[in-house]
Amino acid sequence: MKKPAVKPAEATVVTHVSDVTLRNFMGYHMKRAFNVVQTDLVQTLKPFDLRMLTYTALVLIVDNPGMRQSQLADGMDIERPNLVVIIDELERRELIIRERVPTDRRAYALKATLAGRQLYEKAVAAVTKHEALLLDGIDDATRATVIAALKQIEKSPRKG
Amino acid sequence: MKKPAVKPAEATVVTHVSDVTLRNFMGYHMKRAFNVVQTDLVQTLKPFDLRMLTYTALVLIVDNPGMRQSQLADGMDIERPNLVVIIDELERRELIIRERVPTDRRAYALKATLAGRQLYEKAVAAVTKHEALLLDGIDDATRATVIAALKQIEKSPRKG
DNA sequence: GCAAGTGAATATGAATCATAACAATGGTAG
DNA sequence: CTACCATTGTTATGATTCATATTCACTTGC
Repeated sequence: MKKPAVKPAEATVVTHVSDVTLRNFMGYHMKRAFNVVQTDLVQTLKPFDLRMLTYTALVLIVDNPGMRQSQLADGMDIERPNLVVIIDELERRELIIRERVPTDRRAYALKATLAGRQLYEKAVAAVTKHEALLLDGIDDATRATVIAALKQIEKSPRKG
Repeated sequence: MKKPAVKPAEATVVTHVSDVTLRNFMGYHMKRAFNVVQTDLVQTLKPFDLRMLTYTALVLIVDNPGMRQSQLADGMDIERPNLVVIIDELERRELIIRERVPTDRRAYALKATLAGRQLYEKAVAAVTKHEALLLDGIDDATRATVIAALKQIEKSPRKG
């Protein structure tokens, strides 16, 4: 079974960079598209002084009051030590608090403060608005298809 | 216009982490799915001693013989200084060569060696195979739809 | 009560990415 | 031809993200 074999341009001067081979991979498309989304997200969050990780942590804490740090690390797919600095920052800014769990004095129950919930509301609204612009030309049926496909990839065997 | 407002679980003990708010964002799905793809890619490339960046660089150089480092950096969406170490590594392993351009002695023409082209063939075949497994349950029409949507997001205004 | 396991923190290192500054070369305005 | 500026690749440096190993406090199982 012979491959179509990408025909390289003659070894003269490259005028336009070809990525035909990489374009055969879904992963390449995902990375490029996500780069755009992420760049936009970073810009969107900048006014709130949030980065992607602090934003994600804040949202999950607001949605899951009382959760433990290890649960949050699991949910964010990062290691526990890396979460510490994120929680530190959110706590220093008084957006969340670490509350001792009486039944297990090793653990902290993470809870958002009023300021945290207010920032959450503003940030989520901003991100929602920006993403709407980014997905402007894509109809709802297509969006649903894409999300379903991405979910399926995410659930693929070799996850955690 | 009242939002449906995520109802947070009572501030007792969190049993299951809810990411309902984040699930409203396409970017969140993209990141999670891409994490899976990337993890698989890293594993797939490990036997060839390639990382995502060295793999991408090798593929682009094989497909575009004679290209300049600045062109490659542009194509990979990374800064020129960061490309240097990648090219250094590929050259040290004799997968590519830096060839002086007679007409512009500032620049290098990047070319793959025979060993580079052979590794390219093996690596691309392996990645193709692994991605096929990852996309197993997704039919061709859906794949095409997803790729078209990702391309559209990628081409979105605020690119570079 | 003691051993083993768990939650969190600290220290440390690797990998990726950005910026500033530089040397060498090329292009161009005068 | 010269002076100036842009470009190519490089070095040095720092920020961010992520992983591992270790330690400490505490809980749980025997």
